[in-house]
Amino acid sequence: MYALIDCNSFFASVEKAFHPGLRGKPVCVLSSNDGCIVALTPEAKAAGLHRGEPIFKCREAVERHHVKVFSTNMMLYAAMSKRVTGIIRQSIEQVENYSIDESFCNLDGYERHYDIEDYMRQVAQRITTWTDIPVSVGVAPTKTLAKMGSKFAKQYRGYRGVCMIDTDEKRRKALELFDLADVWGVGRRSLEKLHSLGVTTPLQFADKPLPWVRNHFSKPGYQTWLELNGHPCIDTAELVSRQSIGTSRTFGDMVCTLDYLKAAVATFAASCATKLRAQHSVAGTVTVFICSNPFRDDLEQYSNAGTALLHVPTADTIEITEAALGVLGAIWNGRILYKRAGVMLGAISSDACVQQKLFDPIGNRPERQDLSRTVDMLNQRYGLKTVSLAVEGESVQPWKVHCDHKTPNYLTDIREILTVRI
DNA sequence: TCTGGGGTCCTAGGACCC
DNA sequence: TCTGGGGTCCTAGGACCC
Repeated sequence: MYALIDCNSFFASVEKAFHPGLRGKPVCVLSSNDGCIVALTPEAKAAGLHRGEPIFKCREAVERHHVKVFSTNMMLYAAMSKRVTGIIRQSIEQVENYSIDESFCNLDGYERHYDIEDYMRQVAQRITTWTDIPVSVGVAPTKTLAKMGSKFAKQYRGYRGVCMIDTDEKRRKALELFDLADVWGVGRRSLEKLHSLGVTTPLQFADKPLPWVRNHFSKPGYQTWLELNGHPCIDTAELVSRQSIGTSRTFGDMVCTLDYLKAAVATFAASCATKLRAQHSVAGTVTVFICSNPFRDDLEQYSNAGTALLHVPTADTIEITEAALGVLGAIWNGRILYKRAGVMLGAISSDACVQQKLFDPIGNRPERQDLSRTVDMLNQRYGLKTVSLAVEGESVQPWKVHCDHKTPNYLTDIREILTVRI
């Protein structure tokens, strides 16, 4: 059996944990640049807000229902996520952190020593007691069914946090009641296709014969079908290192000058390089893209991208930034107001063995690696951007994202630690 | 006025090999 | 005149996830 432990409205719950006055109140968390709603509490949903909605379109509901709005603070959420998974790992041996707010647990063998439902309920209660984050748990023979279970557990209080789908009868009942659109692996396109084939519930899909499934779907659809029928086949084993690394942002204000665009692209390139070094990899390509604001049909539209090959695969901030700025120079068009840009690294491999070039323009690579390592250490110890390239520019620039409602980094920065008055 | 960011996997088709 | 068969690798685009 698998258990899926899912944190309810995770980002919003973290904010509530640090703002106890908000218990029972509507809370939502915005995307980067304070653009769209990305997380919201049931109270905020009841106030008529929806995930994905641009906040400026629902100002009225926000004011009328006194919804508390927060900017996103990923450092804080990541630190809290670590606490939650730490607690899970104390009770369960095989835990996979599937995402920042979800963990799969392999419960093989636990049935011999524990009542699984009780056991998982204890884990859930411990998480909520120690972190103030409410969680929902689904337990089932496959991951797809476990995810369904966790949604039922979230929806109906009667489950007291844990929904077990451990008999065929419960499985069929769950498949009958569950919303097809919410099945893990069924996206917008597959939903349309299933509807056009006359399938409207997960149960109808699960009951289709194998040849029908193979005829209409390829591997992903087939796997979902197997999982819904209780045959585990989806492997979500954690990836040790990423195959591509990117940093991109929608700008706070639109920019047109090349210097600001350079500063943005250099900042993104440095961020990519830092992530790359953290996973002990090197990259072989650097891609840069820039684009105008697609929502402004009164302005000239433009978007372009370009890729540079690195002579020797590298994780060096200076080299990667130089390559990125070279691409920017080639794709930049001076007539445009830009709203978004990004840098992506590809052809990623381990830094343990890198093919060298006989005529390498970088004379002393080990020395440059020491430099990067030192910069990383300084930035880790004294805060982000303690040391950076001059081309990244000053801290206040028009392209920097808006985040007007950001909670301090209570868990990761000693200068921002929570003050409690008694 | 204001509209997110970061990933993975799968497949089909083209280029190329013998 | 008649023009094969069996592979691999790479890439772009689609679909999906959080």
